[in-house]
Amino acid sequence: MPELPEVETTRRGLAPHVEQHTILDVIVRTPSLRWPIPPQIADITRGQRIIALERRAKYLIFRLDSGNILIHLGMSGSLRLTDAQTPFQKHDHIDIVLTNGNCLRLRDPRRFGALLWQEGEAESHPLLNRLGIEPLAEQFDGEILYRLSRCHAAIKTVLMDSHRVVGIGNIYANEALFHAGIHPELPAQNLTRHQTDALSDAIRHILLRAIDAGGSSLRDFLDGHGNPGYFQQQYTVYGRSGQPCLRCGHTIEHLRQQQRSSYFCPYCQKNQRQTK
DNA sequence: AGAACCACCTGGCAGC
DNA sequence: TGCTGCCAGGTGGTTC
Repeated sequence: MPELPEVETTRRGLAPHVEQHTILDVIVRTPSLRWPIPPQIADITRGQRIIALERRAKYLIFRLDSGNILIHLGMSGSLRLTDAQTPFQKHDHIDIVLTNGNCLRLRDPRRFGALLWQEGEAESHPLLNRLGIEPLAEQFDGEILYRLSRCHAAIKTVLMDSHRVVGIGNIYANEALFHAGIHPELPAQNLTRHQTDALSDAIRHILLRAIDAGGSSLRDFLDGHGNPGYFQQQYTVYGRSGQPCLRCGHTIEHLRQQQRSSYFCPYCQKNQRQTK
């Protein structure tokens, strides 16, 4: 599930239970997810205090005394609070056990996630130091998005390119384009400044609303059982092909871009390839 | 340099 | 019931 709002919801749910606490052990049951788990991760981090739990793009950053544990949840990962006595289940790959009895358990059926170690500054990690702008940063606005959009690629592709803007996955790219009334195949360089204003507003609005909705399920993190507690968002276009547009009633259509599903309303988002 | 495609992996579901 | 094939929220690396 994890797009930016889910990762941020996870961060907010976990932070009060891990910050200022000390790592007792790291138990690695699966030696490699997307990349190998650093073999010495337990020895390196044991006894270190978690100074802060932060987020950059979709990476969770556990800032320790001497470096950082970076966790990416991939397509199917979740990180939940439990205790070390709770039996692990299938796909529970890694436990971060704290001296206060809490245990952070990383579950990831598809194993597209990652756990990495970076000494010193987290941002110096090669996977982090070329990331684009945070869409919830104050500087993110229509002008920046306009500049990032000066290329031939489709606007949806640009939104999902983490070297330009981070954190916008397939679902929220679809939703934001619908709300801004922009066809997903429109070449990015064709967007007007007016459209990038509308689109940056839509992105910010949708992400913030999703984070608010995710916050309501935080109790599930504390219970430590059942589902991870990601909210079930009611999407406006995503996954609704064949159904009526909630704004105008026209039938939502589906297409594939970059091997990913796009959904759009042919009436509300009719500005397809307008200058070609 | 930029864009398109592939790869990684498991689970769930539709269709037969 | 059980098999097959397809689809899924990400993203770095390869190829063109």
